Amino acid sequence: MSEAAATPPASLDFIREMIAADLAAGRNDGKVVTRFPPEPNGYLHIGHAKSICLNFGLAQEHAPNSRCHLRFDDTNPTKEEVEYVDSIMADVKWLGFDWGEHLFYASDYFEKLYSFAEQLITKGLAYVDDQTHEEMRANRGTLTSPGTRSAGADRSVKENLDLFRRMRKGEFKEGEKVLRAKIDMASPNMNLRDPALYRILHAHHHRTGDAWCIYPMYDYAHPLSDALESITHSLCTLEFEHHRPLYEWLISNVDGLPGAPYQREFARLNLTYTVMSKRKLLRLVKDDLVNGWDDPRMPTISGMRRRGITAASIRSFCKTIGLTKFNSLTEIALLEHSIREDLNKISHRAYGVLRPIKVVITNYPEDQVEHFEAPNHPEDPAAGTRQVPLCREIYIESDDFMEFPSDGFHRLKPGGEVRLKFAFCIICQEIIKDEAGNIVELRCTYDDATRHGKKPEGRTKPKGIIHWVSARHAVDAAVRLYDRLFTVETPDADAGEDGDFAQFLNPASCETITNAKLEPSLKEAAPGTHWQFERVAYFYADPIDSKPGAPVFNRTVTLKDGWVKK
RNA sequence: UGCCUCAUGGUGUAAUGGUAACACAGCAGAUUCUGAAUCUGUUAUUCAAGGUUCGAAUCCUUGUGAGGCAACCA
Repeated sequence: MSEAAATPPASLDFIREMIAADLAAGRNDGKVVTRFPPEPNGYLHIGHAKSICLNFGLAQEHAPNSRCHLRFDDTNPTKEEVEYVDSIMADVKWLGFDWGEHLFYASDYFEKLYSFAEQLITKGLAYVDDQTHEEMRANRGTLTSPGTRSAGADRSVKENLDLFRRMRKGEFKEGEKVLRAKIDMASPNMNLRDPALYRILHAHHHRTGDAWCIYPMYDYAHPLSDALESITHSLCTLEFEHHRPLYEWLISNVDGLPGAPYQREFARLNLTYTVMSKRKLLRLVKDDLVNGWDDPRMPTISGMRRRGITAASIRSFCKTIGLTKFNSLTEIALLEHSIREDLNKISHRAYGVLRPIKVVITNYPEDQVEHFEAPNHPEDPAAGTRQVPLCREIYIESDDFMEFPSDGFHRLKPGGEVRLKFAFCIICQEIIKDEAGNIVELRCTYDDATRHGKKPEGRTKPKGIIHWVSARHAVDAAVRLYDRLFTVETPDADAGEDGDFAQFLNPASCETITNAKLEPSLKEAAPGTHWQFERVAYFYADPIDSKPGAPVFNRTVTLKDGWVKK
């Protein structure tokens, strides 16, 4: 864990201020106990990372008296799978956080939660309702008119208890009965209009198997699970704001709870050119619009990891975006900045030509090979150097040559001179084209006096410095160029209520280049390593598709391009 | 035609009644064997109208705009 991640931001956000006030007032024995409570019904995404960094970050900031629990909110067996449990744990760990002993499942509390429900029934605060789903909805009222209480609400405690026990025994079909809290059918907050606490689900649960056929609702299970774990601060996103009174109702009406947590809400992350809801991400996966949850174009943690984005840059991004109640839309550029900042520090440099044109250095001896020493990192001598071979024929990037150069273009052009980085300067003498008029080869001459950055007296230094790969030594490799998944900033909003966000999928979001020419040292690039192909982009040796001696590279993010074509 | 929450440059945030600041993006320059990085400079901000106050981004009122709420989802 980096030190940076454990350091709170310079100025406190509203959550940290509240916690500081609690600490100052001596509440909770000076402890901060948080939790990250995903439902295992999908893969974690960058939005979850915000919550993970907050909750685990808080525990780190208040170490050693504090902790953060990982709790699976597995109260709906129809949507949850073990695959998701496993991926969530892997992602949280990869992000650099550790729940230690504190791994929990809401399903571990089913028995306790059940007894709390009997307690509420006994107190006259909950009842079994046998209205149909439709009747319940109709009787709940609307946003502007109060609801009406079901006749069943007047049943005796004894009768309710009996019915609830029979629900548990499996005497009823799904939808036949539901346990409801008795609160206020006229509340302006719809969540308080006798919310459902338990429903019947004859479903197999990934952990409890067939032990239960009634399952607690989120609104019921969540506050009580928090309390059972002695959570002090239950932090969630804004859409749960109206659930807070219900959360508090449960905490204050259930006796025998070890803790008294409170809930606070913050704005979820929205990123341009991205969709974030699990439902939509699931759709992308199920409809094969992407290659699975870990497709490098996905905003999932696993997708970002596979793209080559580091955990450190995700953490640093989460720090930059801050924490407020404002419903913001963060530019993807902010994320890219965090990624480049980290990758610039850790990536070794190498030469890779994505779209090659052949250059023949006509005055270079046919059978000669020489090696040039190149530093692996321009700002870190400790990274060492490597030898890059060169011979008479090389490849350069086709973008680095313009037959009819635009203003300000200072790479290779007819009659013009550029430096081959770390080698020498060449001058373009001739363009060879095929019958269709496509440029197939460039004939250049080199100047021996310009080796190793030298500039002969009286000569102007060429502004252009380009990368190159020796043709005889080049390694052919597959390189995937990833771009944003969507063509519009807000695919959700642009699609509207009935529209389909998938219409905005970027058809060019993944381009695979099979014949990129790489310098030979890249042949042995270990899967899972980060590289900067100089002047091109940051790349990641794909940990799954790379084979020994045949790496496959994913473009993580391009380098900033300060040259605006005139 | 309800209730709740929110509103600071293009974007994200800070300023907690006392000089509106930081980062990203943009632009300009320096530097550079990466048109990168680095460094310097720079453009641009308090939703509106009233009120309280010596003084308001901050407190109050009203308005406007945005988001959320009527699963036996979480």
